Amino acid sequence: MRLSDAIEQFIKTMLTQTEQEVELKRNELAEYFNCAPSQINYVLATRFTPDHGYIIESRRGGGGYIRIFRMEQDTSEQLLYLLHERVGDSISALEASHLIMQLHERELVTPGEAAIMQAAVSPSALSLPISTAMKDALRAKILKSMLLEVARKVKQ
Amino acid sequence: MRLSDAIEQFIKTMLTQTEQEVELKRNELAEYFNCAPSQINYVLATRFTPDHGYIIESRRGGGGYIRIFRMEQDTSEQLLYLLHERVGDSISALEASHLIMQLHERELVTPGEAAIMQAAVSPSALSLPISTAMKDALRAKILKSMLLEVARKVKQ
DNA sequence: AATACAATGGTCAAAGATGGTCAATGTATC
DNA sequence: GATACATTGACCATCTTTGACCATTGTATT
Repeated sequence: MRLSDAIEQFIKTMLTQTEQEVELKRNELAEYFNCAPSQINYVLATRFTPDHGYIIESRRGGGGYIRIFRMEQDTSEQLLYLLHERVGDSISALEASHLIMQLHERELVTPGEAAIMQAAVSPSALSLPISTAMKDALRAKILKSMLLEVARKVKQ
Repeated sequence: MRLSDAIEQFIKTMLTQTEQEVELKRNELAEYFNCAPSQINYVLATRFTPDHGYIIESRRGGGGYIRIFRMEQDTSEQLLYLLHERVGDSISALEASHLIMQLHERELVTPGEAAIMQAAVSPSALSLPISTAMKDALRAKILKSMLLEVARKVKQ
């Protein structure tokens, strides 16, 4: 069996029905599997992305860690759809606004959160001397970043 | 748990709703935690700055001390200050992050709202091929836009 | 008063402890 | 053999902890 598959299984075993979050130390895990620490990053990058329904959070330095959160299935599907099909690499102000309204309607965010999201991607927030295309690309990045955060909260 | 986190918690426990000020002896605290005295300075410098909403006052020599005050400002005053003095036309990622944390600590925003705000101004959300100065300016716009939304809600 | 000494706290650079990135290389699959 | 996937290692970034040396203030001695 491939090393990467073994590491993937190991992590997924820790993420059970009840445990939707796991914290690990990169170096410890690497030592346990007797591989390069960067191998852990490879596994995370190829099997624990938002696309797969996971959110990663980490911290360097003494007492550093890597935390993996598993998104709820229906939530993750909804958000992945939003992330890929509707946001993509570029999104207009109007489309973004509609999308945020729908998040609210589906109760994935509170009214207050929706209002803040609207404010963050509003035309006035992004009034810069750049092309509309650049703005749409920027808006997509900001929106996706916020959506990932929403996803992280929903599972908790 | 990290030493620095433990010391941070220790101090924050002393700063309760009623106790907005605490006085401590650097050497005593260091001995209590069995660490280098300068570790106390590190904690203060990274977790009790004005950005975090604290003011430090200290005195050397015999009977020396370190006093920590938690800033207390009324809501509208606070938001105007944040909007104009602290954000301005440009703000770094770190400063923005501290500001949002403070909003959360003062309960002007919910944890979910704070997380979304953090996501909106995070380095990854603004990873564009533009200069740092441009990013800081953009971040300021986005943050101010969101703060206006928060202020609108608080007033109601 | 002036001086010495003790008692504090402050600074800063180095070392330690983690995790991240990326390009080179190896391996399996078509 | 070409292509995609896996593995490694060198180098980088960030956060924490410590220690040597410095600055300030209070107190005891002259």
